[in-house]
Amino acid sequence: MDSRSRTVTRIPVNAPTLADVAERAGVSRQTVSNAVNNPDLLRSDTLLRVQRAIGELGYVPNRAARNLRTRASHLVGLRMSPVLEGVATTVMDRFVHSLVWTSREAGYHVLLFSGEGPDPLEGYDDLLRSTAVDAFVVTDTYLGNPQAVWLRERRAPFVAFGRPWDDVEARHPWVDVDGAAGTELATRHLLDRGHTKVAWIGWRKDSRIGEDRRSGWSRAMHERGLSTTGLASRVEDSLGSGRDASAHLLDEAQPSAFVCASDTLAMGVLHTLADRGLHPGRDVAVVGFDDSQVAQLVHPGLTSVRQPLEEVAIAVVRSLEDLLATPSQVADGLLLSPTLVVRGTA
Amino acid sequence: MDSRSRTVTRIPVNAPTLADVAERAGVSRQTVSNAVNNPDLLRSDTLLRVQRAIGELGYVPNRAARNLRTRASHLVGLRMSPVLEGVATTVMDRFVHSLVWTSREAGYHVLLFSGEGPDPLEGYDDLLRSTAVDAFVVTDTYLGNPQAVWLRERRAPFVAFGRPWDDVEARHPWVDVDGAAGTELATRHLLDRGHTKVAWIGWRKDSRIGEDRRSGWSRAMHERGLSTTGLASRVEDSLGSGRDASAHLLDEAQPSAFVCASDTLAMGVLHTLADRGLHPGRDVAVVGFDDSQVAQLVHPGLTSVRQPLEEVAIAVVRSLEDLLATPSQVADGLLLSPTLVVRGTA
DNA sequence: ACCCGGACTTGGATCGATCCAGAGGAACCG
DNA sequence: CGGTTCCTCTGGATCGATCCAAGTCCGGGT
Repeated sequence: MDSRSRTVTRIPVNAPTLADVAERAGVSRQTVSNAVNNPDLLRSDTLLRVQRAIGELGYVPNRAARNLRTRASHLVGLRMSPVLEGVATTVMDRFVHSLVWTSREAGYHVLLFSGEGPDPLEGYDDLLRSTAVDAFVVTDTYLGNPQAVWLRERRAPFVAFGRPWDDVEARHPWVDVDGAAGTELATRHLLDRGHTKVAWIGWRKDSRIGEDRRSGWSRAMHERGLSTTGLASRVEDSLGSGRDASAHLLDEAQPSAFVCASDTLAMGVLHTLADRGLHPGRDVAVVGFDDSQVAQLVHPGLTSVRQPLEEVAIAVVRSLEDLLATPSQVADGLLLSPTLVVRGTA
Repeated sequence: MDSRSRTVTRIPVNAPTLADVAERAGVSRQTVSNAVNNPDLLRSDTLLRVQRAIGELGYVPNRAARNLRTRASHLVGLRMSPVLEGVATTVMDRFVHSLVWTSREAGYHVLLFSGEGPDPLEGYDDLLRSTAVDAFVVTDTYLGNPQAVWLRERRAPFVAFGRPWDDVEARHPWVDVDGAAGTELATRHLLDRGHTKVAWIGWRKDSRIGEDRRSGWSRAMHERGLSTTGLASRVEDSLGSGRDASAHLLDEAQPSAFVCASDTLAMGVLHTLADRGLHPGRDVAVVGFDDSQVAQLVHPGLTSVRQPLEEVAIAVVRSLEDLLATPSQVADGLLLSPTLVVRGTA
C-alpha cells in the first residue's frame, strides 16, 4: 500500500557545494555563506573574490540543506479546491497567476496541493508538520469552512483571501474584495442610465459572500428611494438557475436590468433573453460578477464587476512576509475595491 | 547524549523527530526509518510497536532532512506562462488541476513558478540546481520554444505536454492530444448533418499546433471529395480576428459551417452571426476547440472539441515516475484522442 | 607597552533523515 | 557441533548549509 519507491535520481552533474566555493576562494565556508546571505559583513575585496568563485563554479545553494538548517522552506501552500465544472474558475486562475508572480519577487514559490476527499483539512497537516511549506494561502473561507479555525488552532501561519465572516475571534491576516461595493457600483451605473427596476439574482441566503454582494445592490436601490421588493432571487450558482430565476423575475416584476452575483448567473439571464428574442443591453441590461473569460468573449460583451486580483495577490504576499517575519504580529485585514468593466450588456 | 536545548526561541512546539519515535518504541532510528519507508523489512510485532509510537507522538518525517539525504524533493516544477488576457486559459487551468490531483497519488506535489521576463529558461536552472524540484512538466513546446532543447542539454528530467514538433533529436517523454483527430471529428459531424461548405478559421501558418488542427479539417473534407479552396483563414487567436475572418469568409464563400482552432475564434464567429442577425446552430453551424468555460455558458452552447486533460495528466505523471525511476529509459510519446462535445451551435 | 572595541573571518556543532557496513540471533545443513 | 545463510536490527557517518562562539587583525586610547 504505502510502499513508495525510494529510487533516487541524481543530478548528472555534481553540483558544487559551499565548501567547493570556499576552497576555491580561499576562505571558510561561513564566509561564503555570508557572501550569499549577508554580503554586508564581508570586506569588499573578499566579497568580490567569493562572488567570482561562485560565478566560476556556477554555485547554487542547495535548498534542502538550507531548509533543514533554517527550518524554513520558502514555499507557501495553496490548496486547489475541487473543480466544479461549469462554475467560473477564472477568478482562481487569475489569482494563482498573480500569486505566483508576486511570490517570486518575495523569494517564495507556490506549492499546489489538493484537498483529498471530503475533509478539506487533510493535506494541510502533513505539509505543515513535515516543514514542506512555511505558510498557507487560504482561499475559500466561506461560512462553515473550518480551515481558518483549524489553522488557527494549530498556530499554522496563513493569510486568507476572504474575510473571516462570522469568526469573531479570528486574528489572522486577510485580504478581501468589497463585493458590496462592486454590486453597488454596478447598480448605480444602471440607475444612472435610467433604469429603475433593477433585479438581483444571487446565491442562497447562507452564503455570506452572496449576501454581501446583495447588500450593495439593495443599498444602491434604497439610496435612490427605489423599492427592492419582489426584485430579488436567491438560487444556486449555475447557468440553469440563472435562466430560470430571470425568466421568473421577468414574468413577475418586469425589471429592465439585472445585477448578478456571478458571471455564470448573468449568462443564465442572457439565455433567457435569447429565448425571448430580447437583446441584452438594448432591451434588458445585465451585469455579472468576476469579469471572467466568458464576460469578455460573449456577444455583445458582458458588463461585469472585476476583482483586483493582482492587488489582492500583492497584499497577500506582503501579509505573508510580515507574518513570517514577526509571528506574533497583530493581524490585519485589508479590503480592496473592485471596478466595473462596462461592455455591451449594460 | 541527546541534549537538545529546551530553550528554542524559534518555534514553540518542537515537532517530534525520528529519534524521539525510536526512543519511545525502544528501537533504533534506522528501524523507525524502515518502518516508514520499507515496512516489509520489519518483524510484524516491531512494526506495530513503531507505528504505535508514531501515532502517539504524531510523528511526520521532516521533508527537508529527507530531501537532503536522498537528493530528491518529490516536487515537480510547472512553469506558469504569462497570462494572455482574453485567450482561453481554461485548458491550462483544467490541466493543472488534474496534474495536482494525479501527482498527489504518486507522492508528488506541484511547484509553480513563473517565467521571468523574456527568457523562458530562467527559473528552470535555479530550481533544478538547487534541488528544489526533481523534474519539470513543460507545457508549451510550440515551434521555436527552446525549453525542450535546453532541458535536454542540461539533462534535466522532464515530461512535455505537447509533441516535439520539429525536434527530430528529441528523446524525451511526451504526451499530447491529437488535434487533427479532433477537428476531423468536428468536421465529420458537420458533414454528416448535411453541410458541404465547412470553413476553417485557424492560426497562423507558423503554428504547428494550428496546422495540425487544420489538417484534420482538410482531411475530412477531402475524404468526402469536397474542396477546401477559399474556405480557410489563418489569423491570430483573438476574438476580433475570428470576427473579421468569419465575416470575410461569409461574404466570399458563403460557408454554412465553421470549424475553429479555438473557442476564442469560434466566439468571434458568433459575434459576426449576431451582427448579421443569423442564428448559430440554425443558420450557421460553429464548432470551437477546447471546451472552455465560454463554450459551456454561451447561448445556445458552443459545440467544441474537448481535450482529455485528465488522461493527459495521468499519462504525464506516469511518464514522470518512469523517468525518475529509470533515468536512462527510452523516451516514449503518447497521443490521446479528444472528443466532441455537441451543443447548440452544431 | 598594553588594553580595548570593532570589523572581519573561522572551525566545530547542528538540523533530521537515510546510507552503509556490520552485529546478534535463529534457523538450516552437512 | 561448527559453519553458513537469512532475517532483524543497530550505531556511526553523511547529505550541505547555517548557527554559534570564538579567533585574528587593526587602529586608537592611556
